[in-house]
Amino acid sequence: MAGTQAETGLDPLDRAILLALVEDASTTNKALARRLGVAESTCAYRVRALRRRGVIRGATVRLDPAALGSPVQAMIKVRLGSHSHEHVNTLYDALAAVPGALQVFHVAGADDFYLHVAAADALALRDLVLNHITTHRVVRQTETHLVFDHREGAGLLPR
Amino acid sequence: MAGTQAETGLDPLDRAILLALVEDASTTNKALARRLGVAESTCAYRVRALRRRGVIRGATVRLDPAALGSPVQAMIKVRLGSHSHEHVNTLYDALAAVPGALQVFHVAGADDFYLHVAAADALALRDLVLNHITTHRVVRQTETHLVFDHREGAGLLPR
DNA sequence: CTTGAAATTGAAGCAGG
DNA sequence: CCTGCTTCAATTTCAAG
Repeated sequence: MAGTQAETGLDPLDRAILLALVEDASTTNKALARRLGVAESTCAYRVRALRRRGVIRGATVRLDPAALGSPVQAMIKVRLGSHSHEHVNTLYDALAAVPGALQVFHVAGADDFYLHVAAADALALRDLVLNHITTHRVVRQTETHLVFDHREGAGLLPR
Repeated sequence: MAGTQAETGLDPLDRAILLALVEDASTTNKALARRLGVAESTCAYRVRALRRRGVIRGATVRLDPAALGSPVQAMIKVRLGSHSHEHVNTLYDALAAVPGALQVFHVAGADDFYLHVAAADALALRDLVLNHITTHRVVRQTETHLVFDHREGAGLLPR
């Protein structure tokens, strides 16, 4: 079974802490401790341990792309002509640096990269592809799919 | 031009705050104010305003899927047989609820959904597809692509 | 919108169980 | 590994520029 305590070293308290922090990372340690029924110092100790062990990699704020002027999202499949290690890594870096790039997936299959982007409108999306992706010689083909909607999933802390 | 102050109502201070909080949401308000050269109360006021206006949707912790026992990631393309509003919405909900589902994209094109998942190993991935995706009658076809690597992009707050 | 100072609240350190 | 207590630091509030 995946994600058990034996395999991950996470007990139910750790999981409850992670669940709460994924939902709202700005929960105070005090509130967290009270909700989970442990001492504040215990709760703080656990959170620090989770960070130290690398389970928690950091904290971010979730932004609304539309509120930032980019209400249009797309998934752009990028196919390469050459798959030399150097070409792949160079393009990977270039894709991650594209203005409006939200995430980049390096995947197996006919397409090499999936680039999730946000842009102001369809025209800006076209310009993004023409100015930052197809300009790379190693790119053989791109395919842009409009993203109607995007959700977070249940994640790895079921229950 | 996308993302200008006129269009988004965000001045340079707002952008600097967002940039800092995206990088590390656990930055204290005090440190943030000092770094940006404004009063603590001003900084706190701006952050509250950004939350109220919906630019900041919330805060989360970044977890390491591998540390949670799921080092294998995949992108699963899901194609439907019927595209009635009801079928699409029902499946959307079902995909988001799949254990290990990190994100779901509802996209335009031949494939209807891209499901980004994490699993313990290849076998768990197979079981995930067979038990939670192809079991839905409306699913006509799936295509699972291993995710070699996954990065965050430059985002919407260019320098 | 911004500010500084007061008042409240939360976090960190530590010795003991 | 967990806890309560003390000390220290951060956040919130607010009247005023």
